[in-house]
Amino acid sequence: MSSLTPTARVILGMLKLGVGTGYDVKKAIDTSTRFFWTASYGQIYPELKRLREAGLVRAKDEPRGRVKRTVYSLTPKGERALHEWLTDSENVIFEIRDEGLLRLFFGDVLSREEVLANLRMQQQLFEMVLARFREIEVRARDGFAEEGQRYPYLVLRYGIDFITWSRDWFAEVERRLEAGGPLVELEDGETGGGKRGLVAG
Amino acid sequence: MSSLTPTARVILGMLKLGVGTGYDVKKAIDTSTRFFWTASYGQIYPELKRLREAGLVRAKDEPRGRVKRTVYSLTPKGERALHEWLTDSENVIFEIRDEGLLRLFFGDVLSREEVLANLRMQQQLFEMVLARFREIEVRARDGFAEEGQRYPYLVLRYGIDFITWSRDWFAEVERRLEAGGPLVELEDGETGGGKRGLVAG
DNA sequence: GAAGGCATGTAAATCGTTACATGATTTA
DNA sequence: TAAATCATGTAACGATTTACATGCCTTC
Repeated sequence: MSSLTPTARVILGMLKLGVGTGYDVKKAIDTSTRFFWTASYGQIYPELKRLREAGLVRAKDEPRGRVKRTVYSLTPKGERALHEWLTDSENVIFEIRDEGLLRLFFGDVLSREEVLANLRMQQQLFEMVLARFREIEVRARDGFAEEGQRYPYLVLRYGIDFITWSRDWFAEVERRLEAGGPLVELEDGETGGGKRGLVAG
Repeated sequence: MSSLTPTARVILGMLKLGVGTGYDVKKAIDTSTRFFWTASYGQIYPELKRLREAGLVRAKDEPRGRVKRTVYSLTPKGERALHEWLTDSENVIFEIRDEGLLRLFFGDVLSREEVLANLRMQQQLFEMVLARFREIEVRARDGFAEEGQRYPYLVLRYGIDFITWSRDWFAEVERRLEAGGPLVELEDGETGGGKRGLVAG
């Protein structure tokens, strides 16, 4: 079982990938894991301090000119902790958080037009995120051939594929709602008629 | 701009869908929004209290036998707040949290075999979640025909479709990694060769 | 009569964001 | 010379989990 805090996980990983300062950890997160894992300075710097006190990272002063600058790297203990977390098969959980889905969930509370507006807004949001990802993707492709940086690119591709899929799913629902037909088709014979809903009945 | 706390959003929505007690709000969350939006008793009860003090919900004592029981419902002010949040087009953001992706992101730190093990584990996890969803789906289908409960079912279908898609995506990566070929195919001519990776270069 | 579900809550700890403060260096 | 970027940090607040405490009611 990994005892690393969520923030420690990204930090150790980023340090292992060659990122040095707290500032750079934040930048790396913002340009790569941001869409599925974030962290703020308010977490990063205190966590670096804790990791150091716990002996998982070491700090070295490497000022740039007169700007003080602390470069961190993994200790053997830190390497072990990172590896342990990454190969831990016990504590794999599935949990995401998505406010757009929560809005859709409560669609029955809204008018048809309001739901349609939300569906369109959601798709626009996806398009914006896609545009950003594609920009990053072009720049990231260079680093792809370089050994030791294949997976960040792979995950970026996951992001692009996932958002494309999700956008299309929302588009399909929009189409159905516009057409006035059923929102989803039921595969088996059962067309309902019972009394209990998903939530309250 | 909606000033509701994240927990207030689910609570108001659930109350609107006919859920009455704090206990039932929790149960409704656990059996429906759980995979993209959770809340614990430690949030729900204090939040219900705050919402009441703010005049968004009203409470009524409806004991069941000798078991004290408080049933909540929306006030007009609460209705307005819920509607405002659901139709707010300003504050739509895209942010999810997924530890599986973070593990994949750091795949370069692991051996091929270790990554393969993670990919397989992830797919097994997806299968387990899918199995649970399909169970719920069968029960939920009944409520589908019932007017006023269409969207919870729709979102459940999103969950099933998304996890199916995701499982297949992971399976494809596993296949490629086993085959020893490239993890992703590059669409344009660019095959890389530059110096900068996504993270540190 | 034990187990499990119904029902409500609190305390402590942890996790995370936002806003602020500071100051050097680099680039337009 | 103004703006952006590099760099480090803290304080206040807000969000969330976990563990505990209590007691009735229903089912096996």
